[in-house]
Amino acid sequence: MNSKKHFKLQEFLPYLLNQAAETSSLAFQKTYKDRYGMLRAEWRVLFHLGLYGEMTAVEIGRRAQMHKTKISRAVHKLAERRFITRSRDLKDRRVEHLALTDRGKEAYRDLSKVAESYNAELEARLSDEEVDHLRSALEKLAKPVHG
Amino acid sequence: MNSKKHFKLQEFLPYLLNQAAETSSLAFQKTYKDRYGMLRAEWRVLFHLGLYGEMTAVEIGRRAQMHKTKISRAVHKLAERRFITRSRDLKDRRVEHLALTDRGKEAYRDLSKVAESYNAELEARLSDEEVDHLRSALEKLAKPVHG
DNA sequence: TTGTAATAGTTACTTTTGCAACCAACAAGG
DNA sequence: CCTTGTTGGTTGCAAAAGTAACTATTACAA
Repeated sequence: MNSKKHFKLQEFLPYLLNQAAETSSLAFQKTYKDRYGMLRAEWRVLFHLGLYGEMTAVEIGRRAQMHKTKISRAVHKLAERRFITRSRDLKDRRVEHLALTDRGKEAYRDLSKVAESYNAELEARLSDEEVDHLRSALEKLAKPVHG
Repeated sequence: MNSKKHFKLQEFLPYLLNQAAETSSLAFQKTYKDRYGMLRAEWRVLFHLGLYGEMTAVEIGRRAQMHKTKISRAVHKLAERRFITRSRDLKDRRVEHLALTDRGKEAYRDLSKVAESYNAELEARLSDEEVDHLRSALEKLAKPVHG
C-alpha cells in the first residue's frame, strides 16, 4: 500500500491538453492535408494572412508563437505552390511582405469554412457556458510559465 | 468591408488547444529531457508503468492513445537505458510484459513530483471551479470526432 | 492438417522537426 | 567611414515522427 496518494496522469493538465489537442485536430488536419497538401505550419500562415492581411514572417511568428525556421519553410512551400506572394520591402530590404494570391484566398476561404463547421461540431459537445469557460482557461494556460 | 463576420483563429478550439498544450508542456518537457534524456512518448510509458504497474505495450497504447511504433521505440530506449525490463509471456510468446526497474521507479517518482508541482503552478492560474470545468471539457473533447 | 486471418511487436523508408550556424541588410557609436 | 551588434530570413545536419510493410506467434475453421 502506498502511504501517499499518487499524482494521476488524468490530473496532469499538459497531458490532458495534449490529448484533447491531438484528437480534436485530427479531422481538420486531414482536410488541409488531403485537399491542399499542407502542414500545420502552412495552414497557420495561410490563416494569418487571410485573417489579418499582408504581413511579414516575423509578425506571423510573433502572433502564432512559431519559430522562424518553421515559418520560413512554410512560406517557401506556400510560395512555391502559389498560395502566397513575397515582396521585398523597399526601405528595409531584409524584410519581405507576404500576401495571399487569389488561389491562396480561395484555399483560405475553403478551409475557413471547414474549420468553422468543424469547430461548431466540437462546441456542440459543450454548453455555451462551458465553451466560454474553456476559452478563457485556455487563454490563461497558453501564456509562458515565467512572465 | 466584409459582408460576413469572419471566423477567427482565436475561436478555433483545435488551435487554442494546441497553443495551450504546447506552451504548458514546455517546462515539463525540459525537465524530463534534461534530467533523463527522454522524449514525450518515453515519459508517458514510464508514467503508465509507474502508475498502473506491469503491463504490455498494446495496453499502454490503448490507454495513452499512442501508435504502436511510437511505443515500440520508446520501450526500446527505456529498456536500453535500464528504466524498464521486458519479459516474454510464457503462454503467448508474442506478448511482452513491461515493468519498471528500480532506476525506472526512481525516475518515475522524481518526475512525478516535478509534474505535480508544475501542475499546481498551472492550476494556480485558475480558480478551483475553472479547473474542474476545464478537466471536464477536455475530457469531452479528447474523444474521437465520430463515435 | 492446412489455410486464412488476427495480434504483438519491429524495421525500413520518407517526411518533419529542432538547433545552431549562417548570410545579408540595417543601426548606432566612435 | 569602420566596428560591433541586431534583426530578418535561410540552410545543413541530426534527431524524431508517420506510414506501411514485415516477422513471429496464435486462433480458428474447413
